[in-house]
Amino acid sequence: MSKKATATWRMTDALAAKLLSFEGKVRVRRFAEGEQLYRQDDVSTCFYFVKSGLVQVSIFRRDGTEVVLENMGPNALCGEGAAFDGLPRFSTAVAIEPTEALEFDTARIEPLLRADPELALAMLRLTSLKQRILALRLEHLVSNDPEDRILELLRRLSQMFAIDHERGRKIITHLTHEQIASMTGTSRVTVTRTMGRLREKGMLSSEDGFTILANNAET
Amino acid sequence: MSKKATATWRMTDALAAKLLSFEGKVRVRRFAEGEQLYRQDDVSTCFYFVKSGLVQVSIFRRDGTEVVLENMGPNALCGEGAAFDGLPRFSTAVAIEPTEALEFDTARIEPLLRADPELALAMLRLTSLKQRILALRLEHLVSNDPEDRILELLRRLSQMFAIDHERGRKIITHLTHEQIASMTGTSRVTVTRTMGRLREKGMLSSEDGFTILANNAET
DNA sequence: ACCCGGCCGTATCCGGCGATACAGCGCGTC
DNA sequence: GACGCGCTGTATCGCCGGATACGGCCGGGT
Repeated sequence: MSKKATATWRMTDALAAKLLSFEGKVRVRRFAEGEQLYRQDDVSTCFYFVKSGLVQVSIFRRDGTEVVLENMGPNALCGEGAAFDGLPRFSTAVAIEPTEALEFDTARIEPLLRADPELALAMLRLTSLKQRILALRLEHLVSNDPEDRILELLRRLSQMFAIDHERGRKIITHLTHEQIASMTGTSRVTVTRTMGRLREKGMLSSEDGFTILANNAET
Repeated sequence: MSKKATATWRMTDALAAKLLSFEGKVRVRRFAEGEQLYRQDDVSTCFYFVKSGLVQVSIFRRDGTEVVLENMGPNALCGEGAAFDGLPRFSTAVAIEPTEALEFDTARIEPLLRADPELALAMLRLTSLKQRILALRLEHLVSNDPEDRILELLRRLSQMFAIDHERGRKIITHLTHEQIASMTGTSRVTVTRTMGRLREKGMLSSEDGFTILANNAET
């Protein structure tokens, strides 16, 4: 699908280190490109810490459309939602690059939590972060203004992956308009239109394929 | 604002029992109607288990509009998101009825987790459930079809609060069209229009003020 | 009985998004 | 170099949701 890194999520290094410290105590699994880590509606108690590679997490709606939740790159966790509450998975995770991941099993996690209470805290911090991200996405999705929806995504990416630049923050991750569309619930055409408008307003520019979000576009 | 119970969220009894067992070990706080438990942008490490009363959790957008996340009734938890990740609160919680709540403090929770690993599991199950609910709301919010958005809300309420009825599931919680609008990101008028359409299609009916969701409206 | 405020229903109008179609463009492949 | 494919930029059109306005209904308060 792509050879560029296009992750849209990652955690702080401290949390990642905590989870990585379990290497050796849990299974390491490798997934080929196109292989699924888990599939919507399945029941499973496993969740995954991505060591390397890239995993796309999305929800397939009944009408066939796909909502991309995140692209999980190195140091991201996925699948813990359904692993803990025991209900069928609400999303599908597919490796879109060869991926190496630690596989945790909630059915066997209680001893780990008992032995290492910090793990519990780390997990709680992490799920809390996800909750925050989801809530913020919700906040902007209720708006039907595509400008709003798209800016929210760009700001998030800017916080996670951007580097400073004279014109703002340069976002070192490339998403096609179509991917942005499926993450923001708009059409591909509208993404193009809207980003054009933002460019005219001076809130956006680009350089060698990357998007630069002007600082005045924050908030 | 209302004297009817209008909760939109609750957890399983097992989880509630676990949290209730900490009564005595943590502070109990009472909030008057209209009083805030916490406010957007504040930094705090506390979260709350609602024992009785009703708490509205919402996000105020920069343009002044309010997005209602949930109405937390008895046996609901709120505020744990920002309490664990340490960032400013992303939502505001207001008691819309006199409310009694247990106040947990994440800064003092490590000993509790250490002493009782089941608490960690319970919290993780709970945040996972919230993650699921948020993700499902997201799934339907990306759709711009108000029918889709509103049905998702009704189905959720139906699972949480409804009782069986000859015409489907009777939802024992009353929301005004305006509240539904602010939870689904549509306008009040559209809620009226859409619910009228659903009624015509036979997916909805009502009885003494409560909404009945026909069983064929599931899925 | 009267008024008033909140909520529901409905009409009109306008703007903008989705669907669709097509044209240029960069890039990799053969 | 020629081709093809995927991505971006635009145009047109139809539709539908938001804004706004207004009327009816019900319930509570005085």
